[in-house]
Amino acid sequence: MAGVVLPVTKDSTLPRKTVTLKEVAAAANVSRATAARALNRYGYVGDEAALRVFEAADRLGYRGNRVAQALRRGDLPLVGFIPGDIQNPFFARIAHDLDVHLRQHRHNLLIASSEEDVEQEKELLDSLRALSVRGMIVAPTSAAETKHFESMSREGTPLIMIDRYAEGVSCDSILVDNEGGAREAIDYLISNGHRRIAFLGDEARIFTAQERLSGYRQSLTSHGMEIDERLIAVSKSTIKHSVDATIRLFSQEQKPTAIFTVDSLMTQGALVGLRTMGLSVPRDVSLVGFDDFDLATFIDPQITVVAQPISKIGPLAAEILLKRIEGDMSEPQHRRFATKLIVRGSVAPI
Amino acid sequence: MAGVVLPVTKDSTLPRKTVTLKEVAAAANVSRATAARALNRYGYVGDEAALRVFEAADRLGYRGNRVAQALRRGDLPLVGFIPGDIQNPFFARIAHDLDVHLRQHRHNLLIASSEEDVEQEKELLDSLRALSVRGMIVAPTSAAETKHFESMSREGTPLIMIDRYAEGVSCDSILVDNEGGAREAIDYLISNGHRRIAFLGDEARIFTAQERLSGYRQSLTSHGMEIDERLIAVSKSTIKHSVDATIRLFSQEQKPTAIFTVDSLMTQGALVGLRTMGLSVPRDVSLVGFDDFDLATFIDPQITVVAQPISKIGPLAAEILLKRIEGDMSEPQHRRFATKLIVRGSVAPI
DNA sequence: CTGAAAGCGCTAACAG
DNA sequence: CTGTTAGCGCTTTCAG
Repeated sequence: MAGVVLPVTKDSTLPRKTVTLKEVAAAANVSRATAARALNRYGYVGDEAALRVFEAADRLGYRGNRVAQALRRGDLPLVGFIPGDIQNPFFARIAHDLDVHLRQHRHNLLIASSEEDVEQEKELLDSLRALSVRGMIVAPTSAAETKHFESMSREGTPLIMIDRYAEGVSCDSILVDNEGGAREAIDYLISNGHRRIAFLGDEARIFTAQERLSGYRQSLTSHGMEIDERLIAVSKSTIKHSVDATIRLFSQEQKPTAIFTVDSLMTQGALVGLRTMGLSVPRDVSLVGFDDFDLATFIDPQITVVAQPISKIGPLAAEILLKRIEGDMSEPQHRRFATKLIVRGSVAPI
Repeated sequence: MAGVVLPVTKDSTLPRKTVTLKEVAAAANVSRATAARALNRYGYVGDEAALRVFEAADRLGYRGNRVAQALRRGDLPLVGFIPGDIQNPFFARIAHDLDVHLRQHRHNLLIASSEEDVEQEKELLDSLRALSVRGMIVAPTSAAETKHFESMSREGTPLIMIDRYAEGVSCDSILVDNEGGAREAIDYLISNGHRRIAFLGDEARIFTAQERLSGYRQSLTSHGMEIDERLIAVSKSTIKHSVDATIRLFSQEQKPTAIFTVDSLMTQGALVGLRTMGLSVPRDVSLVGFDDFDLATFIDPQITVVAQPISKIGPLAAEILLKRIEGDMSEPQHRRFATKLIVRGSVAPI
């Protein structure tokens, strides 16, 4: 083995194929098995042999073929993330956090938005499964249609639900106290003398919408107030749609004196809608939004919101998922984070 | 073949392993080759045999193993996307558009943000390559460090750069007319009588920052004005950092009368900074931002911006990439979209 | 400590 | 029209 002349690294100016383990093994004068053992640090490998392998791998620029490894192991170092809408800052933030944490553990994130469409969600789930992802983090778009999740978790792919929960699926979940947060918001509005409080939320199919609406009802009821269905508006969660819904809400005979919105996009939409109608916040209408957002403190007036501990959700989800991937079979965890009412300037006493 | 009784779909209540081609073939009483031919629609397959295969695949819930297919073909139906920051609405929007278009062609999107860090960008590139992605869409974080891209495109993985371009790499690019857009903005400010115009941009390493700054200089110079380096501020592209930079800019002896910001996050940061200092837009300070954003029309005053045709970038990138993946070897395309100055209310004559 | 060999699931020549 | 066969690149028994 003496006298192995190290070839000068080939001037890589031509399309060089990717380097395989076989080539590394050959260059190091060992078998593929030994090379693999050295590279993956398991089993017994002689010091010298190992050294030669490392040197060769390094010199050749060996990178390892994840696909081949995956075929053997059964899965790819991938995690799927299916948010409702990647353009919603809430999900964008979580995607970012997931990405950072997973990358630290050598996993890549496959992001595909369901666009709040159950059929698309199913297809996405299938296509990610076909890719042999190790696990999945999902914000299910429907609280009711859950078959696709059940079959997945039954086949053993770890699944964790964030922000929303789909009834009956046995998996971890990370949620916030939607009812409590909404209740607190409405309580606050009521304590400021408001009686006609509008609710602007997305479709009832969506878990968070349900819970936040339920908190709204609870608060009203517990104050002995009637629920007026005309004050409850449903719209898609985009600024545009919420503007329209807001305008409809405030075009009624008996105008609300306050409005509670269910997420930051809708809060912004309500703001635009209100201003379009010449209604000033908080002089004419008071507003509380669920979910804090960058601009909330910048707009005039600053917006009072129910804040979620958003920075905790992604990291926790990643952590739990990684444990599951490593084989943790303990009972599903269900976490609920508390929310916090942040009083700023968008509510005035009536 | 008459009388094939369709067994009732098995009650899938137990952890069933994923179905392989072999099982389908067995169930259909053909060889794996025939089953594959039927399922993938190539070569000759008898009608009857094909039917049996389809039926079996369907019944068993065959999904095909992308990983195994990939090992054979050499790549996975994946495309990597490396934006500078997925939380920037500009990139989030593009990610969304890419996702939609790629999905139509049965490709999945792997998103990993470089966080404007060259080292991280390199690692990301490596890890995506190891995953055998078919192609990559990148907003390179540095206009100068390009080795990693060169070696990649040399090895034949299609690469397309969006928003930014890294000198010397032979690949397609989709950019906007940054210089022209910036020039138009500054021209407009000058035509409103402004002479002390501040520039708030991100690091010079970033391509768009360079070009937009260059447009700024050009405009000033072409109007015979001196360039005052104290009016040029650099900051990271987050609302927070831009607030600070703006405050610094306007804490100088000779305050600027106008400010031009390089992206929507910085525009929002500038707005916050200005208001923090008690400076009103446009009464005390005029403002033009590069990149339009949802809230621009909602804030009071509405913000004058240089808009980019953002909805075209993602789809075009996806389209070009897909062609490359299919083997298009024609000369690299370099597209530059025009920008458009949208005059709203954030600029006042001096 | 190391090598030979099997095989993950799939596709594509190549014979029949 | 269909089956046989040979790998893709890697890991992991199982013998040495």
